[in-house]
Amino acid sequence: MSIPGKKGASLATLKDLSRHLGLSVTQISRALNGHSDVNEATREKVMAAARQLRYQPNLSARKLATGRSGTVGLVVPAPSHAANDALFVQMISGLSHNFSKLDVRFLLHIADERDDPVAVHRKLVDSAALDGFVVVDSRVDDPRVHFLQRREVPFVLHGRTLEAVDYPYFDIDNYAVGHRLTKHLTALGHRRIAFLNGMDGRSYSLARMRGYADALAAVGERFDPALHRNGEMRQSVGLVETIRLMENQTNRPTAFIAGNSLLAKGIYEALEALSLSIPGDVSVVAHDDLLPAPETAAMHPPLTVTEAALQDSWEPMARLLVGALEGQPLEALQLIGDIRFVERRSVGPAPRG
Amino acid sequence: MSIPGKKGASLATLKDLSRHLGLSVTQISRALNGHSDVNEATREKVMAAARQLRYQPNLSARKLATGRSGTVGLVVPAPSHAANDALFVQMISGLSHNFSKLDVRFLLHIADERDDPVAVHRKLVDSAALDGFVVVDSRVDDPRVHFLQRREVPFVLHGRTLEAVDYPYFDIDNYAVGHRLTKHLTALGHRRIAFLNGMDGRSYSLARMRGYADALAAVGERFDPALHRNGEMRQSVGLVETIRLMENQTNRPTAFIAGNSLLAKGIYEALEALSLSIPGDVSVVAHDDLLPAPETAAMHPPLTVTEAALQDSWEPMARLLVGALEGQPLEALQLIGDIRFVERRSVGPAPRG
DNA sequence: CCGATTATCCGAAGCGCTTCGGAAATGTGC
DNA sequence: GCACATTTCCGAAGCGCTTCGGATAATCGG
Repeated sequence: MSIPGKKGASLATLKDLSRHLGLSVTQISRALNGHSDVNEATREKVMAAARQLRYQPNLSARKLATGRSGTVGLVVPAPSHAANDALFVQMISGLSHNFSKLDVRFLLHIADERDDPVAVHRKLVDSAALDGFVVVDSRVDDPRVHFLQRREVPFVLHGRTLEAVDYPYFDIDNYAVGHRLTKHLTALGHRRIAFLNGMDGRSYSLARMRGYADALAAVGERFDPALHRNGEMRQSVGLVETIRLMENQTNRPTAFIAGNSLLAKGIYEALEALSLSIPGDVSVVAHDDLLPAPETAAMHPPLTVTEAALQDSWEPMARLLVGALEGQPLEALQLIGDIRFVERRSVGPAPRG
Repeated sequence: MSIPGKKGASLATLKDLSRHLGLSVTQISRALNGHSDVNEATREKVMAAARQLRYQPNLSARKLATGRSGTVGLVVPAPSHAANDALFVQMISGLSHNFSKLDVRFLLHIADERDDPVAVHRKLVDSAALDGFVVVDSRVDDPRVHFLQRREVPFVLHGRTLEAVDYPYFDIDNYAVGHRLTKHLTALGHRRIAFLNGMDGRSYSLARMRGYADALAAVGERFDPALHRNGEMRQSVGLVETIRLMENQTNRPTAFIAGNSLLAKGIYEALEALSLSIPGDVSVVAHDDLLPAPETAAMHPPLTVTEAALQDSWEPMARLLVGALEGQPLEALQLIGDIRFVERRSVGPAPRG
């Protein structure tokens, strides 16, 4: 491939523009970057010449001068299971697309399961390649967040680690999700309510569990660890956990809450296999991330859910990170997305014990 | 997020090491980069200090000095259909993972359908952010390739555009795929052989078609455009195209070749729906990329295929691109992966007309 | 008409790295 | 002991950009 270093049509630089226009490099730079002390007429000329010569600033040079490279990164493991592929694709596409709309480049690092996420971030930070990070799948006490905060590297978190936080994030009110779904069931008399929650240690799982526990407490019901399960949110998990929970003949749950629609699908499948009807024998509700499949409205019976499109996270995530890079105040960088409660046909009154 | 530009624990630079060791910056740089004119003892000391101070070269600075940033890019559209998600995830993961093993960063740009791929590449090239590109889904006359060649930007292509090419690529022998599968069928007396091929304009589709046409010609059969279809390689496409092809009562194909296993699945489904048996009434063969699903060995009947794991492309792709960046000779940068012919139970002799 | 403000502009330095050309120190042969 | 080669080191320049501080010219008030 050609002689290394010898570029074919070498790129236009500020110096080229300077020569071309008989202006100093300084003034060209200031003109292009919208500084105030440059005559409007010359700015026009500079802009025109820049377009004509196809000038693009050299990002490495700019990075060196300003400390900002215009590139952000995401470090994620590959999807653990094919069922999560769609989610992964949506996330990657959403982020890449929205960053490029903001003229920011998006660096993706698919991490090995084995290696320490903090080490990967550190390496990227130390090589000064990135201005900031997107952090997803947040943990209740997330080491990546600690690291980035300590090093004062901008980032935006998908989720939150605790209640009071001092970094940019986009999240939905997961406490409300857990609370709302539970309350909907308790209002109809349900007391033994199983909750197939998300992965252990994830902040959204914890928040939802708290909402669930508090809504139970409100009707005098104690949180029963035997009815709460953490795990991957896949259909097969919903299937086996439901069967396990229904095994117990003496004190079966009368209702299920699913962390997402895939789990709910598994619950439906299990109940069907056990010849239990929804909502006659068992009620089911779920949170729906509005992934392409499965569609909760098309299930039999249609599933009652709280819904919030995960897909809608990526635009704000990109916007918030760029805001952070631009030094916007923290208040403007913390966003909570809406959730909607959609009542359908999967819930009935608790059967009489 | 903090005062922009003011880094918390600011990174170690060559100057720091220089001060620390009482050596010139030059010598530190040469020591770290393995140049010959540095005493082994001092090199040791430098290495040790670098480790201790957690020195990481500033890639932007290096880029400015050498023209190489250690970052490569991929521009792709988002998967057009959920059926392709798995493939997409495999590709992205495989590339990212293999590049990071080679200590190269991987920039992903999910392109909008609407915007011109060449323009996107141009912008990335002009901003001097990338050393080279991975180019996938190659076309018979690929504008991206033309652009990159003209600008002398290193790249590696997945596939080939023509027979005689002068750039790095990884490909499989798609001509052989088409030829082998067809010949297997003609040897058993089949003459009316339908081919559900990949997307129009893709180089692999063309190569396979040529192999198919030549193998037909070898038994005196003319290529019949009515029996050859280009399209997306999805199950539903296989289904409808098969039904359409079998509609023609007078001159039905006695065998099908599928571009991949998804298409084959659709063919199976259609033939089953039409109450046609495999291989009694119709024979089927396919090329199998060994995607996680569907498994051609587990189909009923097990499918005769040529197989080549797409998954195995990404390691060589990464290696070849890095080789190109390092200026290795072209001969070392063109690789053709193996294909295996696996005979199973989906083919029988042509039924007597 | 003059000193002071304002609008435009520019030179030079510096970001962290590599590399060219040469300098200093060490070793070699006779 | 000297001319020479070899080994090991260093200063300075430069990659393309931003920015600080100051320069120049135009404008203004009185």
